[in-house]
Amino acid sequence: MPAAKKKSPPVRTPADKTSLSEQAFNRLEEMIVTLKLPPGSLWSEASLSETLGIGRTPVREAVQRMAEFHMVVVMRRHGIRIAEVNDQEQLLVLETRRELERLIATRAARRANAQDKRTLSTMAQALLAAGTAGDLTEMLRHYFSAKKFMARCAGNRFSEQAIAPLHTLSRRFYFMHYQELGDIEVVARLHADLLRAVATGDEKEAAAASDRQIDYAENFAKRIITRGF
Amino acid sequence: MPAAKKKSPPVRTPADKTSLSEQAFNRLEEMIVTLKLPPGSLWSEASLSETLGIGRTPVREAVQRMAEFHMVVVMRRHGIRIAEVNDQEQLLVLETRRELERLIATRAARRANAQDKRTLSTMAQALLAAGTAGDLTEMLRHYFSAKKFMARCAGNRFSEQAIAPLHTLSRRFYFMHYQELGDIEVVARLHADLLRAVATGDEKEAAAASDRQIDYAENFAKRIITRGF
DNA sequence: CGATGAATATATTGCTACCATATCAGTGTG
DNA sequence: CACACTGATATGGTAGCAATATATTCATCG
Repeated sequence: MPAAKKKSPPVRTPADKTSLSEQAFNRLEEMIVTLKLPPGSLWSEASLSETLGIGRTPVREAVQRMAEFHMVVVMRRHGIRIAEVNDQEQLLVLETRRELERLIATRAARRANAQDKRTLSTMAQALLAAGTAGDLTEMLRHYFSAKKFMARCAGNRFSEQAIAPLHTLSRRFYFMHYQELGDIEVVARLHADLLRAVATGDEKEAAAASDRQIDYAENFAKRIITRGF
Repeated sequence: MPAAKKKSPPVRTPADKTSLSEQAFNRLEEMIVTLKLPPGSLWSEASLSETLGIGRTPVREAVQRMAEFHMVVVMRRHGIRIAEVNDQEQLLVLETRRELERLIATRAARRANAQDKRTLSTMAQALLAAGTAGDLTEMLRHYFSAKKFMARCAGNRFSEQAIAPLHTLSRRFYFMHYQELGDIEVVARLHADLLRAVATGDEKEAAAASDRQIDYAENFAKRIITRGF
């Protein structure tokens, strides 16, 4: 625990906005997505608490939110299992994402303001750059931060909230498998097309681009599933 | 604090499967939907804890889950505000529901087994009965329990999880406004049509029935919004 | 005298430490 | 080999402290 410097009056947390629970959630989410916490591994609240250097209660709250999103499974009085990556289930994730992504794409195309659209264009370029550079990690970062921003542009916090956990699950799936089969450049181009359609306000094209992207993802997941046969 | 009756040995919870957090969540959800906790009212963890007769920690966890679903707003170190019923936002809820409901309807029509289909038919009849009887509360209960069951039949826990909080919000909206404008019998019939389409496994008709239902709900919400003018 | 602003008081959540109970692995025995 | 027992360990839940946001009081000034 860092000793509080007394240079200022007792109030020393001027810009503390995120609670420890939130920090714990974000850090655990990142560790799960990047496989630092391997799928299927077993942990305890205490061990995660020690790993993060955060008290057990905030960690517990974060874990419960993650259980809600199917990222972990809390086994009563036994431990916390990091959710397995079930390839079949990824198809169900995509089935749900398809509808929500299309909704968000059309509404973002309809409701984004000029500033939003400029940001979307910039994001499309950054994504393409990462794609041609072949940088997987960077591409995925841009991919999902663009998805998050687009969901915000759509002006519907309910769909935004509904899709967030699905993005987390997909992000881990991609992180796990793109090294095997993925074509980084194609993914980047498909997503950039979507971003540009949204930026030009073309709802129909945005919907079509969204569907094409999910088509690719579904095909990819199916290839993964039949990989071993 | 209610003193624990010592009539039985220390172990008195043989078949307790639901945690206190879950109980707190369910009871608070019901109180919010039925307006026992008025929209906009301010509460504290302690006061809710006392109201429910459940400790502060389980109540706190339940409240945090509800905040996630936009049912309450936690104001840091100030209190817990029951979410206002914002009529405009109800349109956004329906915008999201439209896509998820259609997905669930088609997939339920595709994946429901024989036993499921019999249950769905039974539910359709019960719903119609409550509709012709004009019993609002009973009709809403059947309405949402059927929705929940249908989401389960769809065999996609991600869409099931995504739509659950939207149903809660809609349920409160209906509970609040149907006394003013709603036509209970029409709603019951529209939903019964959907249930029967699912029960017969007709995906196209299920999708159409789902959309018709959301059309009605949207029209209803718009009437509410322009009510005062 | 009214208005304004600072000091104080109160109430609320964030978090820690601790206890109780349930689950599971391992072990010994019939 | 099956099964009961036991110990270790995990989460579920309680009690209480600390930090802080808001409301209140009161002094001060125009």
